[in-house]
Amino acid sequence: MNPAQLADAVRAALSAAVTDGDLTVPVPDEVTIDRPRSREHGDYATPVALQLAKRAGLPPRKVAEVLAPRLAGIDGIASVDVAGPGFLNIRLETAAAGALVGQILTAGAAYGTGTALAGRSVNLEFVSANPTGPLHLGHARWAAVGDALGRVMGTQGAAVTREYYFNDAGVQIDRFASSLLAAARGQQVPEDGYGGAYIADIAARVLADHPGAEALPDEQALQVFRSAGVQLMFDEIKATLHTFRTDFDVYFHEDSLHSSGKVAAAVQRLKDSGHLYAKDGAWWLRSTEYGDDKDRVVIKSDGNPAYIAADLAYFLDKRGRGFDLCIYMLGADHHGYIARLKAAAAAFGDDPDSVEVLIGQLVNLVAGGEPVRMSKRAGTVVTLDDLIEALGVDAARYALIRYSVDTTLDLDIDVWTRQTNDNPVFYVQYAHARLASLDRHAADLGIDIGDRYDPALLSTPRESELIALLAAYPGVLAAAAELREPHRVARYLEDLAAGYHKFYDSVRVLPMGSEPAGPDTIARLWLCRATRQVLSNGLGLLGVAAPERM
RNA sequence: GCGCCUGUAGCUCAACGGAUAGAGCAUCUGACUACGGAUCAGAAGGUUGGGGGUUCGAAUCCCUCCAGGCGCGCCA
Repeated sequence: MNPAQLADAVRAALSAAVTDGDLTVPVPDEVTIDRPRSREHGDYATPVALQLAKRAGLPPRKVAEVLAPRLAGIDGIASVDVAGPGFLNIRLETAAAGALVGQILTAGAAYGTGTALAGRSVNLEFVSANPTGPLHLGHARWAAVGDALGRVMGTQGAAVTREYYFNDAGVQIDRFASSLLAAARGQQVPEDGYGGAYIADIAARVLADHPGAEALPDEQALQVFRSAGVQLMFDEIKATLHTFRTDFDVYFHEDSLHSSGKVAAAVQRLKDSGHLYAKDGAWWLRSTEYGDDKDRVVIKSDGNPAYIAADLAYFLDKRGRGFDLCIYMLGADHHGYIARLKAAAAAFGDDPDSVEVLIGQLVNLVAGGEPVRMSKRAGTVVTLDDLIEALGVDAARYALIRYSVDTTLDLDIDVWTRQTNDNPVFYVQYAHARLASLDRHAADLGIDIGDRYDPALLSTPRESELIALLAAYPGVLAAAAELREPHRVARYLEDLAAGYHKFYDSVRVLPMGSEPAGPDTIARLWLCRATRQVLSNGLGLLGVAAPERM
């Protein structure tokens, strides 16, 4: 009996009460099942009587009193009490709660998955940094969160495509090329160019592949440095992301939208439908008609497409590839895009809800109480490579995922490199390593957990608490996917690790000395295996290792 | 001026509109001659930035004010 099954039971009790004429109220599709803060209130509680009282035309306690005996008669439920203003407090039979352990081991890696997003085809675009420099901390946050979110949404049945959009067209690439050329010629980087040691690195590597390129006439030289430099930057970005365990299904090049004529086609379509108008020599999108705070230039007065023109074509391209939900993960400095992208969808006659924009606040790296500002390679920004070097991949990913993206994040190097309890990633990984160690010991003792255990033996408070935590996992995944909040998974894993450590502290699992392994030992080993499975599943979603040893 | 995000214990942060707002760190007090003490138990710590409102019930929703961050280009 888990929360989802309990919710079904409550709905069934409601339906029965309605059928019998004891209640006159529509049965809700979803019923809230809470884990009460105080265990005195039972294993689970539901405020359903409070929520339905008004529509039923009865005091909440009366509604609860109608439901209580019906629930109490359900198999697996030990008792039901009406409490406070009308809460129903539910206690499960030990064996019914303990049965979950076996279900988890049967489901294995699939435990926790659901169908909330079944049939959805999702395009998840994240990082999408310009190929003009190394990835920085903001990109790092999205690399970790986006990667985890993709997997979390996948647990609910969504087909997720991870996509990286390379802005390899436009003037920033020209600036990048001229910065490289200047570096290669030993000249000062242009005022609007890119600084940082990496420019000289890449310029040198271009020269190594193309000797004498700096001596070519400007136009030809720029051509060489542009194409070779961008390629080297692509490769470097991909390599960094791969090291960070974030790989993409599709690397999409903005350039291809222009060269294929898709930008021109998208613009023409908007002209034809009357969503563009000419003013001051430029073409403007009437985005204010769809909630944007100002109209946007799509074709500049010099005849070149503005940045948004490619966005328009890109959106159409995504939809044309069959995605019914396009998620854009952007930095806080791009929040103005939300209205623009949704307006674009609406202007195409599409559903604005097919566009979803997630905004992540800034990330700072902190050492010794002071923000780190400098990077060896990039000058003024701290790079993802710097972060990996400082924290390691596991801690860096976990630290970036652990917090809501709505909060500005200060990552303290001192905390995240510590190997103690106050470093959450170590705390969670330690729980897994401890479980792995336990399995090794059990094997050394020749204990075989067999194919059955007695769930009624998992009866101590710490055991039932741990089982309830395991039972909460599917709900956590569903909420994390629905709300696009992978940090919920990390927080849950910390709770689960704590629940396990408490259990472990209060109960002896393996037999002492030469004692034989009794049914208690077997049941507890099953519980440990289930806990290990869920820790492993959850860490896997975050892209963080579940170590056997530390 | 307008928009988005944030404001919760000394610090870093949780909390799908539910009961007495929770963790970790820091502080104080405890627990190792056996499964990993990288752990656990206990104490103390709060007008959830202020003020209104909606609700049986608000940290959560609405209004307003205050403070901080980020934006508001025919840049990308």
